[in-house]
This record gives sequence, structure tokens and C-alpha cells, in this order.
Amino acid sequence: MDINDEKLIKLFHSRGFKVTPQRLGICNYVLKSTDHPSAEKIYSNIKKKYKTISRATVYKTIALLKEMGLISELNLNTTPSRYDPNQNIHVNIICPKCNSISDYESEVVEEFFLNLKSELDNDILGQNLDVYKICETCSKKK
Amino acid sequence: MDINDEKLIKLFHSRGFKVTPQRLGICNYVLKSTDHPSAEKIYSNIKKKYKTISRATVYKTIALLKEMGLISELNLNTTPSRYDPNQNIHVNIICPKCNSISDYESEVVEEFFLNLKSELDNDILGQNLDVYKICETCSKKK
DNA sequence: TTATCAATTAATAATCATTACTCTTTGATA
DNA sequence: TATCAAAGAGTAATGATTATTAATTGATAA
Ligand SMILES: [Mn+2]
Ligand SMILES: [Mn+2]
Ligand SMILES: [Zn+2]
Ligand SMILES: [Zn+2]
Repeated sequence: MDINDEKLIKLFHSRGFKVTPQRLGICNYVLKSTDHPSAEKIYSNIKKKYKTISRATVYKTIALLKEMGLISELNLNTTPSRYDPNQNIHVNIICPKCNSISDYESEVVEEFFLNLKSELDNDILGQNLDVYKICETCSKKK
Repeated sequence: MDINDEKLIKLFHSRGFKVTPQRLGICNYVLKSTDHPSAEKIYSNIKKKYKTISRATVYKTIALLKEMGLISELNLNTTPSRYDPNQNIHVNIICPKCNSISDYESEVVEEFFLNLKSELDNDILGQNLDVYKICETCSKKK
């Protein structure tokens, strides 16, 4: 998602949500992230800029982003939830050793989803494709 | 999974786990289930037969079944976790209205997984394919 | 610009699924 | 039948998330 403050402000206003510096900060961080951050990760990052920000604000902004369809929540076997701004059809490859998550997109994935969709009468509301695989870094350290 | 007490008892013994009536009851129920029950559902069911059983025992038996690779845990946006004895490659179709889950298996799904696997160097440790779709029952009630 | 006020925030308490702990009971072995 | 580690029941603790509350602030219009 290529996002900037201007776009975000328009989005919020069009939905009747107020624009606050906390929201802009959180949204920018999450929407630009590629590591599927947890709420705690988002919180500790935004805290650098807004010293007094509360976890509740982070959770509420996450809920907003979900409602607006800009991120999805990943519920993995390992709590806590992680958040994903990549709204393309893709596979999340999760390393069970270090819990890192990386995106995988390919023709195979895309075609699968199109075929599945048509098999299911084209009324799929959402999807989540997870695969567990030891990551590069973890497979190096013996 | 076609399971009976005899098979279960062998499995437990081969792993050095003790065979208890509570375990047999829980395992039989979960392994025969097709509705992806939650821990609470399993608990309330087994409680009919073993009045004094504790949730802790249910959770510990679930952990055993996971460890033995007989079930998988599904973490959906809706807590609590659900458990799935179907170890074939399949899609879980989740209804966001009533949280019912049904299995979907097809050529498309199977081929996708084989192709993905080969694209990822054949070392996938597990997978989870979720799709959200209003179920029959819910789409009927307007 | 300033007043107004509902929406938002920070701080904190509550919730609830899951796990840990402790003490009692029991299955497996000899 | 005795032994004892493993497993059970009951209960406390944990931890992520949500709810609550009182203070603050963004949006609007005078
Ligand atoms: Mn992703
Ligand atoms: Mn299933
Ligand atoms: Zn790793
Ligand atoms: Zn339904």
C-alpha cells in the first residue's frame, strides 16, 4: 500500500473519523511495515514519537485500519496477533523458530485463488494462506 | 482419521504416554469431530461422561494430540482456537456470521499445494488455508 | 477567532482463553 | 501388591485484548 498523510487524511474524513497525530503516526508505520508487526511492536515504535500514547489507542487504530480494509489481522499459533498491510493475494511464510513472517506472491498462488473462488461461487469474503517453513537466517545457524 | 481405542492405546504406549479413560474420551471425541470444536466445546462434551474432568486435562490432551500430529489448531480472528482432526490438505471455509467451519477439498487445492511446495524447495512444515464465506444456513435467513 | 461538543485520548480496570502450579490419584511395571 | 513417575482435579496466574472513565482535542459554525 503506497500511502501518504494526504491520502490518509482524505480516507479518515470520508469515513467521518477524526485525524489525529497519533492515528497518522500509527497508520503510517503499519501501512509501510513489511515485517507483519504485533500490536506491541507498533506500540513501542510509536511511543518513540508520542511518549504518552496508550496501548488502547494502538488497538483502536488497528481496528480502524481493519474496518477500512487497509490491513488484515494474522492469527497464528503463536500469540499475539500480527498485522499485514499487504492486501494482495499472497502466502504468509512463517518461521516457527523465530516467528518472522514474509510474503510470497506467485502465479501459482494467484491462479489457485482464482480457481478456488470460481469453485466457491465467487463469493469469498476474505482469505488467509499460511505456510510454515524455517527461514534463511534460522536454517543457517545449525 | 479413522481411529479406535486399540489404535489410540498403541499410539500412547509407543510414545510413553499413559492411557487414561479421560484421554481416550477426549481423543475419540476430537478425532471423530467434523465441526472443528473449541476447547470449551470439547470440555462440555466430555464432561457428560466424566463429571469431574478439568479444563486443564482437556488442554493438556489437546497438546498431546497436536504433538502426535493428529490434529491441528486453527487460530481464527474469532477467539477461541478451534481444533481440526482432518490432516489432509484442505481449505477451511469459515462463516463470519455463525463461526461454523467446514472442510473443502478439491483437485485445485491439492495441485496448488504441490506446486507451492515445489516452489518453496519442498520443505514446508505445515500450512493453513482459510477462506471466509457466508454458510448455507446463514445465507438463507435474510 | 472562539465556543461548542462529540470524538478521541491516556490511564486503568476488566475480561477471558490458556497455562502454571499444587496436591491427590492412578496406570504401568516388577 | 508395592512402588513411583505421570496424570488428574482444582485453582491461581498470565497475558493479550477490550471496556471504562475522565480529560483533551479536532471539526464545525457562529
Ligand atoms: Mn503478508
Ligand atoms: Mn478443517
Ligand atoms: Zn527464523
Ligand atoms: Zn453461518
